[in-house]
Amino acid sequence: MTSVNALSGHAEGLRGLHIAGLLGLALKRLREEILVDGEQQFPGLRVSHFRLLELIPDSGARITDLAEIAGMTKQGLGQHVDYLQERGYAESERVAGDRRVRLVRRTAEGDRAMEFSRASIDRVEQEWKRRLGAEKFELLRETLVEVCGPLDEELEWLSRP
Amino acid sequence: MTSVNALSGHAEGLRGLHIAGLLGLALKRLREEILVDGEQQFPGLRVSHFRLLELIPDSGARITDLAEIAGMTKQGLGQHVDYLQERGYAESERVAGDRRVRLVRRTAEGDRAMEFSRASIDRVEQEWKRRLGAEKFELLRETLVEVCGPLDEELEWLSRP
DNA sequence: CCGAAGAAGTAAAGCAGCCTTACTACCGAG
DNA sequence: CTCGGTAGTAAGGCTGCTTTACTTCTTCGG
Repeated sequence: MTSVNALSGHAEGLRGLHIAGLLGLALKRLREEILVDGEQQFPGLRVSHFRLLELIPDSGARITDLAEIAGMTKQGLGQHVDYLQERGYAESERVAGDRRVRLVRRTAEGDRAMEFSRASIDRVEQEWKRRLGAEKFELLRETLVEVCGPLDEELEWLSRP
Repeated sequence: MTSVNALSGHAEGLRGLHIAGLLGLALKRLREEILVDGEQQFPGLRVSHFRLLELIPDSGARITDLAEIAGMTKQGLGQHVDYLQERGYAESERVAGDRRVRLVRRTAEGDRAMEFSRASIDRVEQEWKRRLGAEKFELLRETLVEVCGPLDEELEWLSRP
């Protein structure tokens, strides 16, 4: 009922989509808007890398911790870290006292990229706020929080923004 | 400002996330909720396959048309069709009069899967509506439409619900 | 102090869901 | 009948992950 076959929906446009479709589309739009220029200014960096850079605290972090925060495996995260390191956006060093641990930090260029990423997201948020009006925008955010809410328990945090 | 480092955000939970994070998380939650049981009841079917099944009109469609509707390449879509066909959820036949064309249809099992998928999405929509209240839910939908809106032009429709 | 348990990280492979490039087979217009 | 365009296919690549199977190092119990 709520969902309409896409072919028939073609006539009524977006309104024919169910929530799943709308959320997906909104996210896609947002990502497109966020990464205009980003990939030019920071060669090699893709969305997932900007995301990872934002997760690294200024004081650095262990791969294991980053993996937990990002909700993925250590190996997966390790690959991203290697990628960033090869391109000079991150660095890591073995920790004195526990030589298993690699402490990962952003480089200066990594800082720049992270700031760019945040600024981009802010820019798009402002744009959306302008388009929707502050009131609607806040309601959107709150509603999303409410929808996501009941599962803060498991810290499988931050899916794939 | 709007975005907060994830580690510090940990304390304040979801509210520390920017819109991108919230949208991603909401979508993830929704998909998880939708596909409870789905993969048991219809072995081999993943989210993308349910989505494709919904795109096939009852009268069948050509791969090229499905690809356009789904916003992906013919090859990509062709792979999905093959996958569905191997598992008995779809069938296809060359069309008399134009032997290049493969007309793709759902099988009876494919119909069942599609109905299941729609029912699941409806169920989750109802659940969300209950949780949010009808008013907020409608506002969410409308706001999402508004946000996605300005680009109905390009028919890159239906990202990846 | 030793040895076992377990944590940090790595290596290799695989998979989902796509895309690009490069075709073949076929149709329809002139 | 040829020429241009369309339907579909084949092969390979890429991203962003996962699983399984390690190695290396630390720590804790005895």
